[in-house]
Amino acid sequence: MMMMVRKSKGLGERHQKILDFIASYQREHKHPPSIREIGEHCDISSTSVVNYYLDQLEKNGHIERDRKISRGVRLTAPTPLGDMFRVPMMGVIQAGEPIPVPTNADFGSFTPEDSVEVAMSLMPAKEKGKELFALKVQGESMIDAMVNDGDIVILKPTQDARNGDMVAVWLSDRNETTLKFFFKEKDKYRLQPANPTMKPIYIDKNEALEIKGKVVMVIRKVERYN
Amino acid sequence: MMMMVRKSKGLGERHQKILDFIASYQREHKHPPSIREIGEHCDISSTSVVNYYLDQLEKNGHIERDRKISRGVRLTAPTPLGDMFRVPMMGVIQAGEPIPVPTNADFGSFTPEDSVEVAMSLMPAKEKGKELFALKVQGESMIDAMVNDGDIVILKPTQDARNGDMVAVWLSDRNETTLKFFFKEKDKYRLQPANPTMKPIYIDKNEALEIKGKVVMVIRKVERYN
DNA sequence: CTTGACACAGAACAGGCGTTCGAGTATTAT
DNA sequence: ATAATACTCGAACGCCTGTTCTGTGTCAAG
Repeated sequence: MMMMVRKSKGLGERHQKILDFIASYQREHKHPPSIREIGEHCDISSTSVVNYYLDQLEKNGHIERDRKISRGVRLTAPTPLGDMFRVPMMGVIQAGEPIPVPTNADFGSFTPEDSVEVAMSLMPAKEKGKELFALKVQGESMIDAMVNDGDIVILKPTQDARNGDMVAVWLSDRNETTLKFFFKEKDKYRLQPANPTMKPIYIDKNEALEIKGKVVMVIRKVERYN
Repeated sequence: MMMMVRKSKGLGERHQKILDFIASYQREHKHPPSIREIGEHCDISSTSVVNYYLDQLEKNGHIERDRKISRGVRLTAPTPLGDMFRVPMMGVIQAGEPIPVPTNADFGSFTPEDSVEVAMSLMPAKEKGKELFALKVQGESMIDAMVNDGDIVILKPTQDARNGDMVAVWLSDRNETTLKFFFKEKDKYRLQPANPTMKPIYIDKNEALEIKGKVVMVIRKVERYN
């Protein structure tokens, strides 16, 4: 009475191929493929065979089907994609320049080109729905914050920070922009680099220290190194 | 010679109604409506009239159409969110442990809980649609790659790297996992830290060096510092 | 009033598409 | 071997769907 194990218990190679194709087709065309299109791209010569596999995939819960209507297949698993968040890209942040912070008018009207999309599921819960903005790091002056040239930092505009917040500050006395962890001590501020091997810098309380925003996320797209 | 202003210059009421219907239909059915379905729900009795408005909406850039194929309408502007990408979270990467790489079976069947969503618009174009996986960085051993404890790195599995790629390698001789920029030189490999202030390490070509994957993105969620 | 652009309806056509049926082949259990 | 099951193919049927053509009524400019 042993079970047959011709194909691995789960999805066969062809099931997987069909699933992948539906996903990639949907991404590219914004609408599902037809049965014949699935067949062509998965080396299946008969529509009935595609239908045969689609039935199985539906039974296993991998897809849903609107029978009788064209292109009525949809993936079930990739549906639970969470919402996304669009934050305006305000410009660049670099050592010698002040930090560009958005005005209230900047929110609400910004082009998709000048913005960054972030998945909700990656957002710290507290920051959802807030007014965030993004800056592109220019130069290698933020390396003591584990941030490199070309990285994207996402900030929440704020003037005051709590101990432990990673903040973007403008030190007008030093004419310097920097990203650091913020700590308020007896009579001075301690700006702690994110890299534990580097030493903190101390700012006297009567020195000018403008907190421009709190960092909530850092994104680095690693491309070619040239 | 004044122009007629029968309808407000922009979208008429009917255009808007069609646009809204396409959006709601797409949300509910996960695929676009047919011309006749649009007609029914917008009180248009003729398919040609729907086609008439669709042509206008396309000319104005509000929708795109895949002519000749069923349900080939899609919204352009009202798609405020681009697509997202779901990559499986395979585990943690830390200095003393080998890098967990996924098998082919791991793709396709992973729960939403053990995965990371990334916006397509943040992906380097080359990597779209590829098999990517994510690892959570544990410990502070990757700081020479500008990666910190708790960061999420997204990798593309590969055995060979080109010069300049940022790779995850397992140095079995040193019993060490690390992230570095990869360069092949005359008789050795140069592993260059991302932080320009740090010096590269050199690996002789007969030493064991297993490239496990190429880093395509780093994500850091900055929460509280405690 | 005539003209013409515009909005709309209805019908017909051709191809797209899901479905079904009959038949054939391969693999496995008995 | 034999039967059962899994898998594949090709063709045909018929609805679905986008396209196109003809015709009608409205409204404003000339």
